[in-house]
Amino acid sequence: MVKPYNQMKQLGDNSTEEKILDAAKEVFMKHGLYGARMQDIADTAGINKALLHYYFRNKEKMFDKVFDGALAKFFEQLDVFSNNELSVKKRLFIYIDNIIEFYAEYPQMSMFIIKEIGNNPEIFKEKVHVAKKNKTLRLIHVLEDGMKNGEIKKIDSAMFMINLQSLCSFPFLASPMFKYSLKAQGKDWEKDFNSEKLKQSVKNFVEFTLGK
Amino acid sequence: MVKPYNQMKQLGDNSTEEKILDAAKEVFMKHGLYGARMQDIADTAGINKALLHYYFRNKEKMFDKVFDGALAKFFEQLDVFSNNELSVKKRLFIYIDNIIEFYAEYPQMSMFIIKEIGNNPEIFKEKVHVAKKNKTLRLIHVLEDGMKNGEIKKIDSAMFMINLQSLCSFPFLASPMFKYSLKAQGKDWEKDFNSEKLKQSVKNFVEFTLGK
DNA sequence: GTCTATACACTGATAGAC
DNA sequence: GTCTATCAGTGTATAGAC
Repeated sequence: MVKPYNQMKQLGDNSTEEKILDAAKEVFMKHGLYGARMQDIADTAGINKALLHYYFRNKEKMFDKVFDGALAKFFEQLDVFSNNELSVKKRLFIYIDNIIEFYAEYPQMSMFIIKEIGNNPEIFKEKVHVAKKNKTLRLIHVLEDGMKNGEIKKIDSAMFMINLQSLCSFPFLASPMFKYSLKAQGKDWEKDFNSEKLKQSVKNFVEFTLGK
Repeated sequence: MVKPYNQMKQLGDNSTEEKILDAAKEVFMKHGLYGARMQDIADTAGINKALLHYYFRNKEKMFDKVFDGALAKFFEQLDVFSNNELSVKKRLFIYIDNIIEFYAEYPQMSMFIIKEIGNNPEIFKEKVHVAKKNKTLRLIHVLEDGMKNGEIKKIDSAMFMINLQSLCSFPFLASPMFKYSLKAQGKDWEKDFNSEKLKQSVKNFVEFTLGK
């Protein structure tokens, strides 16, 4: 605070706390709570290990901060379904655009969330409960209303949701695998895959499944 | 070997080595090489920690055994594409049946493989190279041949493969998440999802995408 | 606020009795 | 082959100087 100069640090606008959180996000997403190392986080943030404990008492509290942030952003994407002025399909298209851009920015987020949910179901249960209260996340209810008033075809709404999530998140999650398996078949991931192509592909799936 | 009795062990037909490998598979799949604990593996196998080192020198060698087995089973599913006597679509349908049954049995396998590939790209590169040599994995080439002779519609083969993999593996990988997000919306994962439903759903996608 | 030094628990690995 | 005991290395966390 009282430092008159700013040597050795390239990012003067980032506070130490923010740098730590960014580093923690990166490392926790890669290795999870269990596998992440405090030294790794400190190195990534470019600061000392002891400072981690100064800002966030201990490892678990630091992890909670990161996990809460990730989960909040994840649920935020579902807000669009509360907008009853748009058609069901329009809302789905907006959701597809948003969630794919979200995953493009945080490719490991879905794996991170899935993994930590699997390790700690009780914690997630409670957090979902809060998110549900505040945001009324209801993809499935929107679909079922749309089926009742004939706006879309009659489908298995749960399976549709599962398919939709699969198409949108898996490519980012599995990119290291696709990179190599495409290369082995004479294709190039960086060339053959991008977010816009994926968006179009998922929208085709929606059009086909829900009807014109 | 010279033990005349078999107290305390419920599975007499399983050798210690197999019990360790089963336990190791379970723990490594959950936590990865990094996060897995030898004590955890020993407890799961119901034996002592020292025995792990007796059978498999060290942690990494044990992990390699598990990872190699997983990868081999994974690539095995691609064999069907080498059978040129079947139509493209028939081969795809068989693949879908097989890979979904495979994931149903090893739900965490795809996450395990993806994660470890991400952590150790060089190792995977080499293993894929071997698998490629022995098994001629060519989903994409099969598709492109089918397009040339008019058997299927002209499509983006790389994106099709990505979509297909997404639909088949993500539901198993993300089941902890789906379990809670479905429950929050008044649905029940155990009731609304099963392998047969998923197979049909993916086949519908294939029919739609490749044409009748 | 940030660092160094260090306490203390845990983890992978080995030695040696049986 | 399987166990107990134990070591060296690493990990989280804290104390204290600046």
